[in-house]
Amino acid sequence: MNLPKRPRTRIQARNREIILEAALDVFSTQGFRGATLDQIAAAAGLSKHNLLYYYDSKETMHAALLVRLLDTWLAPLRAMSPQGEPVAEILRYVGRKLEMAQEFPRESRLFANEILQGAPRMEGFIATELRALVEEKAALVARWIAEGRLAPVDPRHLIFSIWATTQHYADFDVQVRLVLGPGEDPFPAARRHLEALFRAALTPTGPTTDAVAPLAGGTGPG
Amino acid sequence: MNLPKRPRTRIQARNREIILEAALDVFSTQGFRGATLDQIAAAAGLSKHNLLYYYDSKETMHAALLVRLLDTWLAPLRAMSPQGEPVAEILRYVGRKLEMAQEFPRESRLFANEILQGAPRMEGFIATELRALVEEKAALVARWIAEGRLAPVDPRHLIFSIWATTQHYADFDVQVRLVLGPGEDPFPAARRHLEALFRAALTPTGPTTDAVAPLAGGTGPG
DNA sequence: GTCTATAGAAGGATAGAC
DNA sequence: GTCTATCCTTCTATAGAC
Repeated sequence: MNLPKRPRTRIQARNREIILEAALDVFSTQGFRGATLDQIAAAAGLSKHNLLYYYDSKETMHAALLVRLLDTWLAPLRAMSPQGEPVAEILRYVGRKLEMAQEFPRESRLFANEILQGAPRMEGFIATELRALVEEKAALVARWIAEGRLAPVDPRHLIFSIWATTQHYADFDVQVRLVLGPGEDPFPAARRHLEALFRAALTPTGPTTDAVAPLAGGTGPG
Repeated sequence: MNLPKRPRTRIQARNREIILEAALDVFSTQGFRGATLDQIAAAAGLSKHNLLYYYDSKETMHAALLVRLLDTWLAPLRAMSPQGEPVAEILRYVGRKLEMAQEFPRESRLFANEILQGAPRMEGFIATELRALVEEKAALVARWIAEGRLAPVDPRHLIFSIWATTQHYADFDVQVRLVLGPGEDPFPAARRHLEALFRAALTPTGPTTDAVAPLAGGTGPG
């Protein structure tokens, strides 16, 4: 039994690449159900039949995109380190997320489409891997707060707000640009704005270390 | 020529209501292309043919939902008033938006789906009405900043951040709940968190009225 | 590995009886 | 106003020649 699905030749690897690239274009704007193989074939410059030679089905194609997405999607949050200075560490995370929104808007929209549709293909991932990662980093933030190195914020909702504000520039890109007007690049101002927003919320106000009430049971990494 | 599309009897008005309700369910999670008349008919408890008796087409149904949505969607921003105390006025806006995310999550997702798909049916609205409203309120915020009653923030990106953080609890509801864990209502903590976040970013630090650099050309409501 | 052809199902919309 | 039946298009996926 030969397995034509593993790239064996250069042309195969290249075609699989081209197909995924085209599929990302279409799935990210149309959603899974809204996308058609015809659209993807046209975008890839291949015949519809050829698509199905490389990927068994529409579902397979979509799954391949999601796997590749999740590989890199969480890197910025994973990189948040206990070693750094708390405010700077979180602001660096905000900056990286905004960069990802700028450089990989289609990946962000692919993800957003999935969640909007009830996350049918990602529930498992979110409830296990993503949740564990959030718990770990929320505990780190809670520790920083307890140490008085960060203003008291709800760690998990802080993470939600970072996701929401940064991904907004990818997922709602059309709206942002229409509201700002033509010819204005949203990202430089967005970067300055988000840095100021989160810096203001995170910077401890003064030596009130003991007066700060911990918002979550942060006794260590979960 | 009789116009059966205008509700003349109680039963017609009621059926049109039932259909829109079902259509909102389906369109908001599947997007326009992903939704099918069969799904909507099943959700409404009517036959597919009956749907098409009340609405000419799938497109008509969707348009009716969008019109109704836009009617109420902008009310909270419109309500932001020059009369109130600036920080309180903006925090009230945040609170109202979060309430809308909680009470009308399907409407929020319907909107998000449209934008994600490139806003093909709303470009006009966004580029004219929404843009004008944002300009007007951004000018108000800029004036408040110039008067030293608000910390210096980018007015338009502030509005984007409010949209992003509040709508996140509707559009990404599935993810939020999976990450928080079962049985935890996200909204009370979200309310406290967002109020603290924006209060910290908006509260002027001290009597630095003249040192504050205006971020946008805010010489009056545009 | 690529192409034409087509099966088989699903989807949007219409016809016409009652 | 509602129902059954149906048309036509689109869509996924497969068959089989080359």
